[in-house]
Formats: sequence, structure tokens, C-alpha cells
Amino acid sequence: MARNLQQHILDVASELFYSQGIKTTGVDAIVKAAGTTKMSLYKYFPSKDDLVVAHLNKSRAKLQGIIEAELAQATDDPQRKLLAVFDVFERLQASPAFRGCPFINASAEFAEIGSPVQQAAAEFSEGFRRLLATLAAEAGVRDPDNLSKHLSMLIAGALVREQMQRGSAPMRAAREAAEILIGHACAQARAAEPA
Amino acid sequence: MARNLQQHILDVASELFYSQGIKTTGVDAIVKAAGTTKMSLYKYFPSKDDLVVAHLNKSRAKLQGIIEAELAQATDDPQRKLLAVFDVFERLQASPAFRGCPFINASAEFAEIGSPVQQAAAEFSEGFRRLLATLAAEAGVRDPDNLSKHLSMLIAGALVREQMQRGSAPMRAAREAAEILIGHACAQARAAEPA
DNA sequence: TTTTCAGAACAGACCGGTCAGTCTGTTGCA
DNA sequence: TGCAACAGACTGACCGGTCTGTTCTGAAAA
Repeated sequence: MARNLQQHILDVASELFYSQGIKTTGVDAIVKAAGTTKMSLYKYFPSKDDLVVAHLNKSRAKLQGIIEAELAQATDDPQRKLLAVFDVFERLQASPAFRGCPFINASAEFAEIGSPVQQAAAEFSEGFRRLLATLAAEAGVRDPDNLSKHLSMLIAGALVREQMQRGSAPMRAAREAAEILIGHACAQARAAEPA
Repeated sequence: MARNLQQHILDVASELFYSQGIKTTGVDAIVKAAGTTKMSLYKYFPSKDDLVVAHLNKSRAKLQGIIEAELAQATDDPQRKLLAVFDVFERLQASPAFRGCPFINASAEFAEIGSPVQQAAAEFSEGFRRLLATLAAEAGVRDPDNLSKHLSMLIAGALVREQMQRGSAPMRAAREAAEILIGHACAQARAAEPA
């Protein structure tokens, strides 16, 4: 296993944290599922909290990869790229393993303000919004920051809605709303600076 | 205390559940904070799960009351009423005690599908959307169900965003997006059925 | 090629604390 | 007298985390 063991433990822990919840998942369960021992786990992750933070970092990296891959194969039309983000999440939601957003869930489970978990969630939230703002700026809308807030809230809302009401497929509705908002923002930009 | 004791225990438990998280809050902590005993708590609530469900029911009733009060004193303009819902949440978010939506948080903490907690969260989510749909229908929009989904997702998204990034005041941005979407839906209705 | 040895991983008992929930007994009020 | 509430010890399970000791492996040394 060598250096792989650390990754293996993290993979197993991440899956359990996501599917069952973080507080619900005990260290013993992780150790058992990973087929390893507590000593090995605590060698690589000094505490459960460290493991949780690693889980969030892993989730962020994974999601970033998925989104970048989708954007890379999307058309160059910036508006399409914005909508492609919704398509990514729609696909993720369709999986039976879907259990909401890891960061929203972690934020709900760890109430203590300023905790590393809350901090990681905040950083992801802001980073994701900035990604949308970049795409919105490329689309040439009037106020990219504002539109990015609108769109990120639509996505977050759709994620929690599907989590609470499985099968309601809200990401498609969120995408429709996004189209309206993007169209509006583009129209505003055109009106403000006519050729 | 008499019959009041049950209510008192629920009040204290509800506050702790909301502020600290449900799994984090032990029965002993509730008993101590309420100044009562375990025997009394378990007399009125046979299990902690029952107490959690009661907490959610209480939260639903409380929120319904707040929204109804706001709608009652809002103008008769149906569009204003829709926006007044956003004002309610903006006020709630401004409180330092704000810690997100009790139902979203509970849904994140209790992963088991079909559990009473998940069920209560689903019912609330759908009930809230229906309220928005009713208001949207009164506003005479083309597809009230669709608009209600959009607006409920904006609100949910703003709630989790404020939870993860305190002080980012996203409900105002959500309200702006709502105005655009409402305007769009009304314009569609006018276009579909011209005088 | 065989021996040796260090580090990595396994195995599992163990710690104090907390969990939800139960039990016995006492106090106080109507 | 009877019921509601208090008081608090108690159970068994589980929590995160530590500790001792064994087994495995792979590379250096002979």
C-alpha cells in the first residue's frame, strides 16, 4: 500500500462522510471499511477533524475537475458555458448516490463559527461564485458579480431541494431560471452600451 | 409547570437544536438547560427522535406565523406579496442567531432516506413551494408552479449562502433576481393573453 | 543468495468521556 | 392520597484517541 494507503483511507472516509453524514460516521467504521487499523489512520490524519478537512478538499478538487472537463468540451459561447455548469450538477443529482452538496452538509453539521470546516465551506462557496463571475464576465454581462450570486444561489437551492425532495429534478428548473437571468443581464449590457 | 413543562422542554430543545446542531446536542444538555429531569423529558417525548420531529413542527409553525403576519400587512399587490417573503427571510438572516434553515440543516444531519426527519423536511419544502405557487397564481403569472420553484430555490440558496458566508447578505440579491423572474413571468402572461 | 534489520502496517485491548435511555426513590403540591 | 416533577445513579453502547505488541516486506549487508 505504501503511500497509497493514505489516499485509500481518504477515499473510503470521504465516501462514508458523504453518504452517511460526518458526525454519524465513526472512526472505527472508516477503519473497518478501509480494511486498515486505527494506528494507520491516525498516522496520516492526526485527528478526525483533519480527515474531515481532507475530505472537503478532496470534494472540492473532484468537483473542480468535473466542471473544468465539462467547460473544456463546451462550445466557446460564454453563455453556454454558464449553462453547462447547471448541466454538470443535473448529472450529479441524477446519481442514486447523490446526497446533496458536501459543503452545505458539512456546514450544517458543524455549527461552530470559525471552525476549519466552516472555513473550508466558506472558501468553496466563494470560489465557486467567483468561477461563475468569471464566466459571466466573459459573457459580457453588465454586472458579473451580481449575476454570479444569482446563479450560485439557484444552484445551491436546487441542490438542497433535490436533497429534501428526491426526484423533483429541480436543476432543470434552475437552469431555466438561469437562462432568464442571463438573458436579462445580457440585454441590460446591450442597452447600456449600444453600438 | 404542569402542561407548560412539555412546551418549555420543546422550546429549549428547539433553540439548542437550531443553534448547535441536532446530533451535537445531547439529551442531558437539553435537560440541564431546561432545568428539568430526564424522566420528565422522556415522559413527554418518548425518544430524542420524537423531540427532533416536534422541533421541526414547531419551526414550521413559527415560520408560517411570521410569513402570514408579513403577508397580512403587505399591500394587496400579489407581486409585492411574493417579494415580501424575501423580506421576511432577509430580516431573519440579519439576526445574529441565524444559523441557516432548520429543515435544510436537519436534512443534512439525518441522511437516512425515509426517516421521519427527512419526511418532515420534504413536507416543509413542498408546502413552502406551494405557498409561493399560490401567491404566484394570484399574481396571474403564466406558470405559477414553475415560478414558485425558481423563487423557492433562490431563497434556499440565499439561506445556505448566508450560513456558509456570514455577512454576505445574499437575500437582497436573491430578491433582485426574483424581481426579474417575476417580471419575466408576468410579461409572458401578458404576451400569451393580450387584451 | 541468503541474512538481517528497519519501517510500515496489522491486531486488538484499552482509556475516559459521552451517548440515549431506564430505574429507584424523594419531594411538593392539590 | 395521588400525581407530577425532581434527583441522580445506572446501563450498555459507542465515541475519538492511545498503547503494546506482532507480522509483513523490501532493501541493504554479508
